[in-house]
Amino acid sequence: MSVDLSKLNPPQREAASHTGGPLLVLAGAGSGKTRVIIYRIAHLLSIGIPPRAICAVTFTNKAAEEMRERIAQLLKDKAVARELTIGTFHALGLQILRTERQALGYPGGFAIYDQSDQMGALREAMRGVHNMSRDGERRFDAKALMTRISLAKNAFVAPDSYIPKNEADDYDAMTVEVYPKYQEMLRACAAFDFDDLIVEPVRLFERNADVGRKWAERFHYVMVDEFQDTNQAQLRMVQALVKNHGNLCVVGDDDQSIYSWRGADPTNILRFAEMFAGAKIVKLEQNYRSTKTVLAAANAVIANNTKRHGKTLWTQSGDGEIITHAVASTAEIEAQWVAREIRKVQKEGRRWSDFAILYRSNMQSKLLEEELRAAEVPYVMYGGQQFFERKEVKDLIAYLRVALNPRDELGLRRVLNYPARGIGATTVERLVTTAHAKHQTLWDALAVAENITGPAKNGILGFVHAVTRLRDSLDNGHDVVEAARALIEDIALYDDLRAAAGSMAAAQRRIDNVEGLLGALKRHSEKGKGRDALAQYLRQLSLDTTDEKETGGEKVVLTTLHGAKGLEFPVCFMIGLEEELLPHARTLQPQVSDVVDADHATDISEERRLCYVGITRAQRKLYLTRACTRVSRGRSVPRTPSRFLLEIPDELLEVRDLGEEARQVVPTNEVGDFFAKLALED
DNA sequence: AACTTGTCAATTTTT
DNA sequence: TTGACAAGTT
Repeated sequence: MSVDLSKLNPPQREAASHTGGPLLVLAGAGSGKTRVIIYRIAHLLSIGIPPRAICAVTFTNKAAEEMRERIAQLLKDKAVARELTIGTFHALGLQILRTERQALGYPGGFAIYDQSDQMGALREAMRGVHNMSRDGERRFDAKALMTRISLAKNAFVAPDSYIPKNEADDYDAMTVEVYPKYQEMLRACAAFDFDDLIVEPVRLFERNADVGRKWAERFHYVMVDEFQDTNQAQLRMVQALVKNHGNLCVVGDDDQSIYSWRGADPTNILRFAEMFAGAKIVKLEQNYRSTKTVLAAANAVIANNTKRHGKTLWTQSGDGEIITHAVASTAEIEAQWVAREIRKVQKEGRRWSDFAILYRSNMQSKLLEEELRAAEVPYVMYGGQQFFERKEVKDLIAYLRVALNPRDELGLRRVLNYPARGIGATTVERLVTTAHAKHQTLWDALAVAENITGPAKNGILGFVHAVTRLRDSLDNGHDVVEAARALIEDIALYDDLRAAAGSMAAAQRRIDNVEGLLGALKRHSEKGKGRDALAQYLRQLSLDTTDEKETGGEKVVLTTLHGAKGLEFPVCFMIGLEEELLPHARTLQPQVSDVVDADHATDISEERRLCYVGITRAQRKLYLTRACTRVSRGRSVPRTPSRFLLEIPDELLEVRDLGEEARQVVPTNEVGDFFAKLALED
């Protein structure tokens, strides 16, 4: 088998064919980095490396799927593509933990806690720690604490070695107390959170030399995509996997590092050559996406950052259209003009899906949505959490989880009184206290609830009965879907969904969600039988966010700058290019609960990179818009142009003053209100 | 267990 | 000005 590397440009080819030792590929936006990884894998296979010995790691499931698909396409061989290890860091970590569950001390398996499970565990851990909610003392924001714990884990800091950086920082002091409690809580529930999926394999490798050796021999070539987004723990994991041979190829762009606030450490890419001696560095600077004008703007902005490898994107394509810098008097007018401009350009022959509107923070989408609706422009919003829409699915999963693993106290508490069966908070507290005092699990306490008197008794008996029946059914090798249906009957789940929903349609949607889960379970149970297979599937499920972004639709895309990374559009609007929005106020004036230190500097260079990411999304035409005035917290506030806007050379820009033209068509307040009310009524 | 009232804050998010 | 969240009422 051979690969035709002549389809690559010289640096791409160099990267794809380098096989001896560490390699850093600095891939500028739109420079064809996925192509390089794919050809590199094909090349490795062609020189006789077995597919099982090749591993490619990504950050998202989407990227992993896309990669596997494109390799299958290039090789015209699905079987080989299937043998490659391609997956997210978390999926790889899970695979390791699962394989080694014996050595880990969880022979019976373990659960994976997602964000909401995590918050539940944390709130539980926070309870009982003094100085909160008592004595008029300040209360702690659980989310801010979770961030600190997560950052500590990502930085590979164990619960007992967390050292407060700053004595005056209450959140640091609180983290010292809560982090160990939180970790104990997970341990008691036989659960790992997402961060553990990275950290725990590494700890295991260090603790157990045999296991460490085994995994160091597993892969002969390892590739990491989006390397600028890796954290300390992920780096350690990769180091452990390649320590025998150093055949590590990392691909990334230091100029697109926009996730340091959640633990990503840009040092990993900046100091790669120091950490991996003899590393070869290849820069991909030829851009296949944008016009000269767009790239000139991007290059000009990013050039103001220090601490970077330094790249200058270039292209063989033409100058293209000038960048429009539109200045509106108010944010309403800005949004309205964007909506109308899109309508206008669409009429000239663009598809709706050719447009994207990019903004710094989600709240900026509100005005846009109103104006787009008014102008009858179809749109989709990327991102946005839909946790609660999936609540019913998570509830059913929790039942299954508890049936498989009664130690999972958090899952147990989630469904103990769902659907409501008269087991109130007081009862739960009493049960938990008694159980823990006797060194029992909560489930043990429930199982002997004959001793319990009072109104909760019947509820507990009913719950224990339902779960026991589910477990027996699973243990006896019954069909998973059958068992789940019996449970749904037992607990009258659909009746509860119908009662709780506001409308028939809403109820049906939720029931359909549950049926969707049953469908997925059915499809899965054909592949693997038994409780072990089910447990494995449930763990996998928590890693699948399955955010079905409707990509197919003919719609304008609305997304944050973060959400836009990796995407491209013929026409891009970046809105709100104002100080305190981009760069965001919070980076200019950090809050008490913010983590501000040398490692996670909330400096404006990351905001500048965000701006760079936004600009480089545009293929043909870029619009940069801002308002002179914006209503914030009920008050109209004057705005100043973003410093990044001023970094773009004037000759690349055409300024449009929207003050006059927009003012003429804006309805007066009364008329506006009238139409707003009309819109609300349907 | 469903409502009401008060308080506080106001980025970015994948797994 | 909104919205989320927690504590207090019915």
